[in-house]
Amino acid sequence: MNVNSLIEDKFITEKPELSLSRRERDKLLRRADILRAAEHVFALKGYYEATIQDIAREAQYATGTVYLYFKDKESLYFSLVERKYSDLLAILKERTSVARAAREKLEIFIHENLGFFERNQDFFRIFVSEGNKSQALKVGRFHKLSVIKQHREFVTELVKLGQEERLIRSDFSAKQIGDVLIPIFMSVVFNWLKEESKGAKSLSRMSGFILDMFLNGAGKK
Amino acid sequence: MNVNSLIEDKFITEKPELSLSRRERDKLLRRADILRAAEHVFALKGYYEATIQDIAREAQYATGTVYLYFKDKESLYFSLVERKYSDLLAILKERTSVARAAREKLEIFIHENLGFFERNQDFFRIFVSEGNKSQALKVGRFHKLSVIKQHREFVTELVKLGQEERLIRSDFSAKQIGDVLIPIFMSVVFNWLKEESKGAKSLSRMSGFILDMFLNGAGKK
DNA sequence: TTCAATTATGAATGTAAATTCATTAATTGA
DNA sequence: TCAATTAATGAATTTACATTCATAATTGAA
Repeated sequence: MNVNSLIEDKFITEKPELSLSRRERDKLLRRADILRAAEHVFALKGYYEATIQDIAREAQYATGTVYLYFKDKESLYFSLVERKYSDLLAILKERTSVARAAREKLEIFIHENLGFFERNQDFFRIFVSEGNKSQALKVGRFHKLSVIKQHREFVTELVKLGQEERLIRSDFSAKQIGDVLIPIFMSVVFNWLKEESKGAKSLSRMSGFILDMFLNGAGKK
Repeated sequence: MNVNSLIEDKFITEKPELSLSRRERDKLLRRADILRAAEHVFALKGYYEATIQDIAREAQYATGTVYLYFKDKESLYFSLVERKYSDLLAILKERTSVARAAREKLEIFIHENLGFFERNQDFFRIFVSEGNKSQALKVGRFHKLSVIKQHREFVTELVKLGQEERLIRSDFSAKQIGDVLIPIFMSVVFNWLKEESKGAKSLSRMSGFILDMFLNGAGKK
């Protein structure tokens, strides 16, 4: 996606001045290799049916090597989720910041978010098609992931702004309303992912539908 | 829930005149015992972490006994899903049929659906919180389950009726619009399931919010 | 009461992966 | 060039269940 995806964010972005030793850098690159492979395999098989061997093979490493870079399967998976969402958040923050009005911010938000899903459809297929769920899955922990909370909060803030500008009704809380936008959004993505006809229509074309539905509802005017 | 939940639907409802031998009836009751236990355990642990032993223990049977009544873990799980949804569908069909106008049908639909979720929250927690998903999970097959298709179709029909009555806009297809109602709905359920504060507010109180949001959207009038 | 048929039991079996670790290879700096 | 350090390997170990099955208990018809 972007450079931050290739190399561990925190190192690159937090301390860009301290350039790492080649060794360290190589290590991060190898880690990134494995993450890349994991992304692919998880997307293909889902969390439970993806095996560490699959991932290792895909990354052209031996099984054990994966454990040199990640504590276990679960933390490998979560590293992935965190990275994806933090990329997404970064994009959303950057792009929406160019707009002033809430309506425009919303448009950009929806559009960029869809675009990101479209570009990362393999990855999000796991989410949408398997698991933003489970408890067992540990995925209950999903919702506790700070990046995911942040995404939700971001939406809440947008709605709040919309309320201040009297674009959005205020008889319900921003959080409550935001929690309606996200699933409308997700359902469109979800249905899009299911369709074979994907080649034809682009996901980001659906922006208008989502915003319209969100703001105006299904009722006839 | 209802009697049909206790004893296998098809036997009871399809041939009520042929009363089964006690043996047969007992068998169905034992099967139902296991289903009941499975429902509880799956709800608690999710599909993957629920073990057959857990279920057997809960039902006060030995492990192997479960296999006398169900082919394997997966089919046990699907039996559950099918039964729940067919109960739900039956209720929805019956209750909405008393109304004539689309708007009223919609109200009833939402209200009854929420009520059902509320009464069956343990079960739906799996769905909502883990998995109407996965590929691996076989749960990809979820969406192919006839009961789930039927539920979706039911919503589409309601929307279609609404369009005919000019309650609902017609610039998008009934299916597309129906696919927005369901997730709005699910998100409310989902958020409700997460809250600790559940004791206080009843889920079915949320009916108004859902219908309002669905028909009027979040935009200020 | 008896015995065949039906059910239930839970230990044993099989399988599939996750994880570990002794061994080998590669890299580094002197 | 040569230890010494670091990394990679993949076979062996462990774990965790699902599923089976020989055995025991229960049932009911005669």
